[in-house]
Amino acid sequence: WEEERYPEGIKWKFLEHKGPIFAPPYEPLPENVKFYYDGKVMKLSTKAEEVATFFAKMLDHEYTTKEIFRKNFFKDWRKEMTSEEKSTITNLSKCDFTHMSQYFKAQTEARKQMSKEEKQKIKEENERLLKEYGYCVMDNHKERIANFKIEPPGLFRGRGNHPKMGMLKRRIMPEDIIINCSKDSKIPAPPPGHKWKEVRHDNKVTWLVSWTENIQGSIKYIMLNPSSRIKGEKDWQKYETARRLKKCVDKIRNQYREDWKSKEMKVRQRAVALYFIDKLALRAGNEKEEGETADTVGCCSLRVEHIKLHPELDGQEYVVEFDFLGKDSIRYYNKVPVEKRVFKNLQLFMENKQPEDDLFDRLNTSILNKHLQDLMEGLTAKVFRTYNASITLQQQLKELTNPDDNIPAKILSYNRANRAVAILCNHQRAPPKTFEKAMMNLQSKIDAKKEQLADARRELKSAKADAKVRRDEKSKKSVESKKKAVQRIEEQLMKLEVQATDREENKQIALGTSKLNYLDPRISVAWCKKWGIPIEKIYNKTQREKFAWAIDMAEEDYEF
DNA sequence: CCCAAGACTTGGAACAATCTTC
DNA sequence: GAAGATTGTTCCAAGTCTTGGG
Repeated sequence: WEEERYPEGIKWKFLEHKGPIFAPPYEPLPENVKFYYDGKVMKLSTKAEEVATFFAKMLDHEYTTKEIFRKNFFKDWRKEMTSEEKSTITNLSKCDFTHMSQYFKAQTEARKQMSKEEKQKIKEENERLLKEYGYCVMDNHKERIANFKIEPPGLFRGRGNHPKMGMLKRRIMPEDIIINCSKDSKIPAPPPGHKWKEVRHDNKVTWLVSWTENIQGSIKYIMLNPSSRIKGEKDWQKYETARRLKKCVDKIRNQYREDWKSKEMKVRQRAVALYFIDKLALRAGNEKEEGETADTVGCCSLRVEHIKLHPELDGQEYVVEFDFLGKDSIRYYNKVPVEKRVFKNLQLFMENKQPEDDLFDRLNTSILNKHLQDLMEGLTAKVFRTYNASITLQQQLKELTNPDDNIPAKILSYNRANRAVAILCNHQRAPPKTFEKAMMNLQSKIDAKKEQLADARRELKSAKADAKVRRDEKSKKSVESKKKAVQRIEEQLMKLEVQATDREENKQIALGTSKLNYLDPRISVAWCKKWGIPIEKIYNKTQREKFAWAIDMAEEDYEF
């Protein structure tokens, strides 16, 4: 896909697609499924019923017990009610959705119990839709579209403590949709009886369809799949920028260390923030509108209350204790020894401030990024995350890979290197619900395997003894086969043990995000080539499609 | 310069498909 | 061949950074 270069800002010359798929229309509940208000059956209007089903479907979720969720939901629900409904239904606590909820559970169950043929039919229908709407033509290529289905209406579920949780996410209609395609393409037809909000031909952007969502008022897009030329090329560029940073990172580090001593407060704050971004892989931390989203922060938006200074802690000097909620309300907790100058600066920044005051009051992401732009073209805060993630992977792979290991052990090393990056980037997950049980199962498997091994060894021993006495071909052969059996079981045991270690270490760590977004895939491809590891062991099908450019490009000796 | 809008990347969880085990 | 475990896919929210207009 590296055929022609477009002039600055032009993303394509030809773009043709079929438009989006809309959410299926609401199907009213059967007559026998009842809603109760204050203990009495109540028949709801279609619109009110639809919104009620959104709530009923979430009844088992903790969300529906939360004050804010209930308040937001009830407010938006009432907007959909008829005036009679509005005057009757005045208290959410008197609403009984359990019958509706049971009905949906039964439906889910029924779907699971469907016959093979029925399931096959649904699958075929999905494939047909994918074939028709899932692809577009961009310039000379047929490309997969990422999200060609419009999000269905429902209740908004923010993450963490979101002030808007429970609000009604309205149904998107063709009249909300902006279509983007080229003039000379076949323009997608709106559903019968409808029209698009707008059809435009903007080849300076990559999206095919957009609409404005009603919760935050932000724009949503339909774009291409990661396997597409346009995404792949951008991804490649991202890593090339990070590699350019590698060349000048020492200089930049020296620079910000100098700046810790600056007379100007703004420069000092910038230098300390950059130190954190570099050392701890923190995100930039843009300002957010208060009350519109969950209260989370990144580096530039850290507040005094998010750090504690310890002149000495556990035998270490100048320790900064971080405790804040980052993106997606994931907690960042870390105790980091820092250089004395950084520590002194932090003390200075915190002087005469309230806990809720900004730590870096003279700094924001735009100031920081402008500075970075001067240090290196294309440099922004997030490049440090990419750079540090990728360089860490490369180092860790070098350090951890043992040439004598077999393939499973080498893959464990790979996962450990990946894990080091995930820890750096603070990619956490909730421990899987079945984690403990799965762990125990695996342990009993290991125990069983150990016993099997002991048995096999005993048998080998007696076969050897037997062979010594008999000295015939048959017993010799028996020894050989017993030896092989022992070896095989040893290998199986080792594999299980490796698996157990890997899983235990991975309990609360999410590897996916770093693998997909931060690690230069060429490092992994080169590592696979070097050690003869099949690429499928590292990347599944989707990942191989996304990283096709890297698999194509990288040789064994690739250096990030 | 500031701000809001816009475009695009990054994020964990839910859900679905597939594999393993009994 | 059903149930449970595991892996892959989809979903859509939540960030980053750029752009354009005052």
